[in-house]
Amino acid sequence: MATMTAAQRREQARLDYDAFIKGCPTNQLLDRLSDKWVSLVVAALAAGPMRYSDLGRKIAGVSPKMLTQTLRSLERDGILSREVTPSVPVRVDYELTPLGHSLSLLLTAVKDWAETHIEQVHEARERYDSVQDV
Amino acid sequence: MATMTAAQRREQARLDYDAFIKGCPTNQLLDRLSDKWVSLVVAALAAGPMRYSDLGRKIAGVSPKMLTQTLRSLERDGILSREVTPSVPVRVDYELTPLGHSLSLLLTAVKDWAETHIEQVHEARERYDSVQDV
DNA sequence: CAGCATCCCAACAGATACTG
DNA sequence: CAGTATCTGTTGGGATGCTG
Repeated sequence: MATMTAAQRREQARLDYDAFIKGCPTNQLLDRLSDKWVSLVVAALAAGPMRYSDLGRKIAGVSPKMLTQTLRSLERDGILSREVTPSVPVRVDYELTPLGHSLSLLLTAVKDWAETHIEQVHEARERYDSVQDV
Repeated sequence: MATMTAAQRREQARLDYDAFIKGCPTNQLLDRLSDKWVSLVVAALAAGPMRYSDLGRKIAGVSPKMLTQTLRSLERDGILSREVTPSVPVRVDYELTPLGHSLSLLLTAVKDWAETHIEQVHEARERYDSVQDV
């Protein structure tokens, strides 16, 4: 069928695109950074190793589920390492890998940009919002 | 009541934290970058101005709604400018502002990091997944 | 202490159809 | 052409209760 609806064309494009996205390193990384807790965990661990419950306390408001989930995915990606000490009670330490430290440098770059330009963004927003008028 | 459940304590912490997050430039920026379409729009416009429908075609798989939503929020943040030419039919051009170009530089940095390190991430994943055994 | 299994709900992406 | 309005499905985050 040579005739497709706009929706079908978009759908097809979406499929192609998803494949493209999946293979795109930049997008993979952005997906990772986009996670609310990831940057916080990395930032927390940048200062040094921490235990599970320490992280839970340092990163206020995180539920055990999300903390575990975040830590697992970061461990899988080789961003941090997980070390279990089979004492009673058990003790688990998390620590950034060299790759994780490298990532924290990138976060620093993002932070620098944010601090340098966020003011302009705020000004732009105020300008924009003040025209939402009448 | 001096006694709070763990959930209540977390809830309180979450409220405090949300306030903190709201004021944190880095997190604001990450929120922005985290948006799936934002980076694509910025990347598309980095090459030069584009019309609405051109963007819709270039960024495959995006629905009109998401495209508009993304463009509006980026306009509000001063990342891009929107210029309406009241012809018939109407014509709308989008273009990165200097701030937007500055942001695209940051995206380039992210891209560079991704391309340099994504391989390590993939290796880590394979290693991790191969231990998901027994 | 560290973490998993389960349920639940809100938020949001996307499809669709219509308008200036 | 460049959107807007509305509806719906999916996802993801959180609460809760239990285990090694």
